[in-house]
Amino acid sequence: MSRKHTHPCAIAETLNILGDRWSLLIIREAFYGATRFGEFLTNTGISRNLLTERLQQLVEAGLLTRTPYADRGTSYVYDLTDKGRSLEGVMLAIIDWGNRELYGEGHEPVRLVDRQSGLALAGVRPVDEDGNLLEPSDLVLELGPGGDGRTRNRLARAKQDIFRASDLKS
Amino acid sequence: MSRKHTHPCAIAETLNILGDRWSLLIIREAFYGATRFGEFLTNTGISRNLLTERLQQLVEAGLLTRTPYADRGTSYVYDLTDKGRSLEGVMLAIIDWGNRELYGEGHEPVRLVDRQSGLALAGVRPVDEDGNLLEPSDLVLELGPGGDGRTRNRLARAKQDIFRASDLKS
DNA sequence: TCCCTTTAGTCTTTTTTCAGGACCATTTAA
DNA sequence: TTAAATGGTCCTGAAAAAAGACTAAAGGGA
Repeated sequence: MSRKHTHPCAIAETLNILGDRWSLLIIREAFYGATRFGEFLTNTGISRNLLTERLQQLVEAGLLTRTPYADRGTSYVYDLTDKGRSLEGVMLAIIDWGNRELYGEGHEPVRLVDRQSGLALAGVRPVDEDGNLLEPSDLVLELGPGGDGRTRNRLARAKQDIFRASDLKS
Repeated sequence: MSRKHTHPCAIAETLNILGDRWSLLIIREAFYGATRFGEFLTNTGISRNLLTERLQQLVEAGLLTRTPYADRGTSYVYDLTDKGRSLEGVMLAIIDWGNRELYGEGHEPVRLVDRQSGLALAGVRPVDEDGNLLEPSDLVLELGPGGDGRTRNRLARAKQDIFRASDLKS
């Protein structure tokens, strides 16, 4: 196995970009407003050489841009691109899962709250194109145009109710 | 830096469990129905020693259980726990993002479709405790009970509209 | 003009992890 | 009684990460 996943799978491809201990922390900092090399460095705790490399990879992947900070010495600004900002759903899902399952109610380091209602985020849910909420247990996996024979076999073996949450115990 | 993130952050803690190239692929396989060592081995392409180690870590983290496969030789079954299944939101968000941003319409290896309506998944959205859809741009980050001084500082520096998608370019 | 500081890196060394394959132990099937 | 299946362990070389020293470019102040 080389260092990149090669089979056609959205998760595997995502891991090729974000599948290490640091990349998603850098993206987190970008969402939190960091833009400078030094900010990412001190806020994540990554080492300088790795930060240089990861930032390059994230720029190359199209999640960040790197632009000279006008007039100000040897100085650059890293900004999220639209593609980078489109990770918001992933970020929300992970923050919510970590809060709920790793910290637990009353121990969350950071809470997500709706500005309008003041209510806490209760989770992240799938919606269809008309904006209707879907039940995860109603979702099925279908072979897409980018799938191959192995994808087909994998889906054939998969139980059809993939996302049934914790309904087994009841 | 040691090998674990230590500051209080749901993303960092999640990365301590899933922040490598393989763990989430193992979880994917578990969602797809894999339960045996050999299945994870051939379906992901991981090497045997790493699979052994990762499965142990995932069991230890409470995402999988390992039970002897009754009567059948030196054979074990790995099953998702409720905690593991609760990653479904994260899985959906990543599959959706990868399909959309890395493959693009018409090239998805696997599609998520609602069994009832036949409509494709359009995304993953935050909801509040009453089941109401929230606008990501309305979400704000608040210091939670598990946060510390550094968390407070980070939030203070953060722009308040964290999840504003791609509204900057207009 | 000559430092001094800031910023964003690069380079080098040591440590850790990964990849790949050989080997092993237990049980069942032929 | 031997062979296959399963689920590992162990070893080695390669790659990547961690940590810190060093560097280059630019601006500001004396």
